[in-house]
Amino acid sequence: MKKTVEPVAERPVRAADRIRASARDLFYREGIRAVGVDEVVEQAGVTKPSLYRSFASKDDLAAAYMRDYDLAFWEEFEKPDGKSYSDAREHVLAYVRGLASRAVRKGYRGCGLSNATVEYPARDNPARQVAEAHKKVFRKRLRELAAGMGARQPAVLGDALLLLIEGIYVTGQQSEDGPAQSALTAAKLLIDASVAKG
Amino acid sequence: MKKTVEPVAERPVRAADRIRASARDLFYREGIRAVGVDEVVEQAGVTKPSLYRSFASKDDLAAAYMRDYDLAFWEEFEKPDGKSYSDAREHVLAYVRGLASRAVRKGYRGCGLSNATVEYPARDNPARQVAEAHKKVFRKRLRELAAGMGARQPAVLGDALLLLIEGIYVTGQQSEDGPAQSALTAAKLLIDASVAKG
DNA sequence: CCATGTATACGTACCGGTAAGTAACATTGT
DNA sequence: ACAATGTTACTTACCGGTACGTATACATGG
Repeated sequence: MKKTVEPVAERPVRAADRIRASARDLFYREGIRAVGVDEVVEQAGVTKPSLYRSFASKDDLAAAYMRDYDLAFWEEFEKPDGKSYSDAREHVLAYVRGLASRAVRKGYRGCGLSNATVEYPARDNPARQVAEAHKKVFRKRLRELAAGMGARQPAVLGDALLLLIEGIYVTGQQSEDGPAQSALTAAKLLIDASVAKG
Repeated sequence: MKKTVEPVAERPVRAADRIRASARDLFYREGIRAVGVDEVVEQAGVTKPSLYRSFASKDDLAAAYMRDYDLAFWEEFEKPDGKSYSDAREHVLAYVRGLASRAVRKGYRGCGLSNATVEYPARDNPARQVAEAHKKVFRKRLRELAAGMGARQPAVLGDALLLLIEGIYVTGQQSEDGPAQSALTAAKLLIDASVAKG
């Protein structure tokens, strides 16, 4: 006899997905090197072989974590506050505003991608490679937005904003009362000083 | 019978010092977590018991590394290019100029103290505590210099410069051709926009 | 309609390596 | 003699990774 109702909710919820979710959580909060695969599978409620069926190695899982992070990043970056912006200046400022407010909250851990490049200085590390590629794209995107603001030197303003943002990422995890507080003002200063006015 | 000449060169070179030097090298270049104590003692040319006679644990050695780094940092920061500056603006710009040029060289690894806070998110970690304390002082010093520049809001300019500098540290290790190139221009922009002009 | 094969997804139990840290004793220089 | 260091060998713990057995679903064929 079949169960009477049994709605659509018959999802297996693949072990690989549970592992990705748990990896993202743990790797982000504690760092990749600090977390063992045992901890990952335990929190995922699965077992180690399941991990190694979907991922060739811990490094490979870390790279997958980077790709997931990259995806989530762009969702957040392109729609700060959940909405799209047509004005480049407002777009960037909205992102910085949101980021700065998160960065002063306790337990903030910065950018998972930037953190990974600190954890893995070796260029050939799979996770690092994903992170490096991401940063390259991010830099390009910021230059694009800087151009959209009418900056005299879009490359310089884009870079300046990138430096500022990366500064928020890293200082945000150093203390709960850090310089991120001033980030929005700094961004405005930088932008206004970079767009032609004479 | 005493050796006849034996100039001043009679250095014992304490094992602890050799260990500190080797730790500083390895921890900085590869990260603290990535380096085992065996590697440290091997490069120092000493043995493991010697390490544990001078340091209670690897964490303790890492904290010593942080203190050494802090010391070296201030020597560099207070005398960029080896000379003192009386003008606050010139002082900061000289530091940023030197830093930016280092940050685009391959193999650059950023700030050892910032990196440590990424490697060790737990507040009670001994190395992290040294790093956190350092960053607090550094922030204060930058505000001081910002005030010396005549900034309308010294706290904001100081923070903005800190964000920029930390941005250089971290992006400098992400690629050899990063945004640090624009850091000096950005710093000038930021400073000039922050000092009263009307 | 049942038996058997096969693919999938998972768990149990374990291995080999390496890491931090220590104990006991020998050696060396002053 | 006495400090500081080296030598050797060990413990304990963990970590990445794997060999192997198991349950379920679905297909195929007699």
